[in-house]
Amino acid sequence: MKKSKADTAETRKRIVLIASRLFLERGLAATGIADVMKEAGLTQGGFYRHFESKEQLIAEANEMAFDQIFTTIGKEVAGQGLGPKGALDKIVQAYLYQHHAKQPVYLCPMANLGSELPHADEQVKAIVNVGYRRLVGYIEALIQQMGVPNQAAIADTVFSTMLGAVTAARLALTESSSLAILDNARQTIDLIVQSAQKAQAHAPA
Amino acid sequence: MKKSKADTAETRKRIVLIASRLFLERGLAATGIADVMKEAGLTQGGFYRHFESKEQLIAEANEMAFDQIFTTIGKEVAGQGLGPKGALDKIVQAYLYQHHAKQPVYLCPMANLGSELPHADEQVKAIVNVGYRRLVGYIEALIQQMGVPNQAAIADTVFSTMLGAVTAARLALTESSSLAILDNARQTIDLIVQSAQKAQAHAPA
DNA sequence: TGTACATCAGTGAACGCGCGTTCACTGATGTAC
DNA sequence: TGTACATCAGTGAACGCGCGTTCACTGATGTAC
Repeated sequence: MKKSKADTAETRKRIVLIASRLFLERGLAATGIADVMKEAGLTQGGFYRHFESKEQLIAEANEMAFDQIFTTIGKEVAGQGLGPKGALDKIVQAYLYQHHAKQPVYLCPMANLGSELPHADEQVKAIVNVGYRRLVGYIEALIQQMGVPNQAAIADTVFSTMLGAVTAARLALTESSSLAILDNARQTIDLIVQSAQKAQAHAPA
Repeated sequence: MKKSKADTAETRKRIVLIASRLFLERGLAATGIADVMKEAGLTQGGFYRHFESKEQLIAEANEMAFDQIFTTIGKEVAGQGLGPKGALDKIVQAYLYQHHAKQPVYLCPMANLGSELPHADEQVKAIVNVGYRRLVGYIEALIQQMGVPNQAAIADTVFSTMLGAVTAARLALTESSSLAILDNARQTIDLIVQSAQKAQAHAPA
């Protein structure tokens, strides 16, 4: 059953993609190698032709999850003539409603695996950290373009608010209370950015 | 080895207390019955004289974790002549720095088990939801006393911001980046409340 | 171009370990007389 | 008050199951001649 290099690479990528989705939906501990391989149409024995361990799969799955976030953001924001404010709005909305989008777009590892990641491999934590910094950096750049001072601090908190809101919304017992939490977060993020902008306008040059 | 009712109740409570700490520190899946019983100075077989299942222990441990939060808040805020603003500051600070306090005070289930709880028992989720509502309600009451409009929405977001900041800070690779996230959250929560207050002052009566 | 061999992705069973749970047993203490 | 029995918290071993990992084997395809 030898496959061409292209076939092998494709299979490997498919496994990571499926793993990424299952980990984000069900959690790291609750998702088994057999679950992933079964969805890929393979048996669990074949897993170790592609990966050294489950931890390695977790690392690569999280890397892919972050890639998907940035790909999506790129598509949504690129070449539509949106100003920085419009782009930020899009990003905030996509993030907050990641569990409520019509077609699934992406799920963020920090929001969906937040409390499992501290117990994961160093390698996994490093990958998540890179993703975190990149995401906050992206937000920071937009806020800076809007002429808001203290971009780094504001960007950090905008992300914290989104992260917390998605986490809390996922625990809410009803869809409506879930949406209320997310809507409130969206409004307040607007408020944060606007207030910082005003503070800048009133400050001495 | 029959024990008096008081002894039995005390042992049971000790098990829940230890379980609460271990679950919050290590996660639900990673903490075994044997771990808990060992720290209580007992063998795992004895566990089932007190509880029906691990899920029941998880439920009671989370209940106790929330109790501890409210007990701590009560102590910190009560009878010190703090205004609502001072009380809110104390609560925000205690929550944000829950992993950085000199002596451990409390750990919040939502911040420390956020991504494991969605997969837990309905009973567990219900308990967490009660705790969430109570905590947000507490914050809401203080914000209302400060004369800020939209208390419910603001309280919701203040909590989301704290929750997200603690979650993100726990994933940071260095103590200083961890503290930066928490400090930024604190400042921005101040900003949120102040801005809402100003908006109120400028609004028509 | 055709042939023989080497490669290696994939199979399916088995291994080993940990964990939640069960169970027969113990023995100190509460309780009934 | 003293005695005999019942209770039940706690013990420690065992059970059963799931999961990560290993392994001997297969057979289609790449490669060397």
